[in-house]
Amino acid sequence: MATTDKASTRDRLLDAAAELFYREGVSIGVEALCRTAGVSKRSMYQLFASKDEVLAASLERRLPAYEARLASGAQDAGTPRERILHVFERLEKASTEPAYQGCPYLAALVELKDPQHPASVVARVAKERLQGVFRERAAEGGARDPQLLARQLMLVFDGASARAGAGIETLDGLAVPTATALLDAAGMS
Amino acid sequence: MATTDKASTRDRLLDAAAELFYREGVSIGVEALCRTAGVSKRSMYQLFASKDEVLAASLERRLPAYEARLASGAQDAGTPRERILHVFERLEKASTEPAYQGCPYLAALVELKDPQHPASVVARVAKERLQGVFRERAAEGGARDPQLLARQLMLVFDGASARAGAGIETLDGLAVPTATALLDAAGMS
DNA sequence: GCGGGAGGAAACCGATCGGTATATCGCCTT
DNA sequence: AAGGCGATATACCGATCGGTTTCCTCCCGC
Repeated sequence: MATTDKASTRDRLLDAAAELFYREGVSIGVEALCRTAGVSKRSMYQLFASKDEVLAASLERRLPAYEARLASGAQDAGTPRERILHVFERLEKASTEPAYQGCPYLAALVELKDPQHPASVVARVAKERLQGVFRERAAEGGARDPQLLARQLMLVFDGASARAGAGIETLDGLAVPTATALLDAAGMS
Repeated sequence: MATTDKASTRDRLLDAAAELFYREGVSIGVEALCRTAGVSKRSMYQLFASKDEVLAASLERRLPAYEARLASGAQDAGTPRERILHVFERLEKASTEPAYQGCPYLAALVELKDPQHPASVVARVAKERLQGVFRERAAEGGARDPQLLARQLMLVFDGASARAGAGIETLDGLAVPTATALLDAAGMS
């Protein structure tokens, strides 16, 4: 069935796109992208209207895996406080990988300064979802102002991922204590 | 005197470069850069070896003004705590400007993923200097671990500037309370 | 076996990339 | 007034940009 071939071509393209955009930045060319994906430009432009749409789709495709990685194991176990701190533990751990370049969604927003860009829209959704998770846990844990705490945690999360990705910080023993201080200040269990 | 002309050409070029790189990103072309600066490519390549050097020099040139902006007024007045919080007040204020795109040094590090890039070196210096200021104030204020507190404050600073620059956060009433919580947790006066 | 559609390779499009070379102009010095 | 230097404008270089098109091959159902 033709659908199978088409889907696998699409998958190969989006996987290569996600990796290349992350490693080299959004300015990577269509030529290089298709070459490493093993997909012809013709096929790419049959599946997507433009390079921008490929970038947006590759970010969207990675979102479930990205969120699962931050949750990992213990999805529903532990107190709300533990579940929040777990995210920062995962961040600290991810940042030790040699290829770590920071959160790909924040990087996309910074590199594409245009908020209208289709990839920027996807990136904003990713960021809002994480903030929403923080807010829910904060509310469950009895934080004084769950929304404020969630915003504060996002500052730490994005600052940490950006600095680690830029190679100017090693989060070892930094992200978790910082988040802890904010949880305490918010009066969370 | 010829020196004057040369300096003004250089200044015009670096000023335009700083503004364009900040607004459009590091991928702005040499052609467009020289056009808006009113400088010929020939002159540019006599003053600098490459576009990369122009970028690095433009970041370096803006550093004193950038630091002065974060300090503003009250350079030596106030308690160490007040002086730290003052930086976050300035950040909150700067982020309200419509053209705000976040800290240009962090943006450069994120966009140029190469840590060897001459502009990345300058950007790292800028970040280290701010962290050094935080550390000194933290020590003066009797923080338990001045270096740890300085790193935590940098997380908040960079997270806040990146998110505000990306247009996904308005720092209003966020950056200062977050920094305050960390100062309190560090046991600082 | 044969027709047809999908997909790949590659040429091609105009534009722009970073960088260089040429030729001329204007100003300062002597 | 003459010379020289700094600056400009402009054309040019090969490469690459995002995107389109042509051609050809391979594989599928009939």
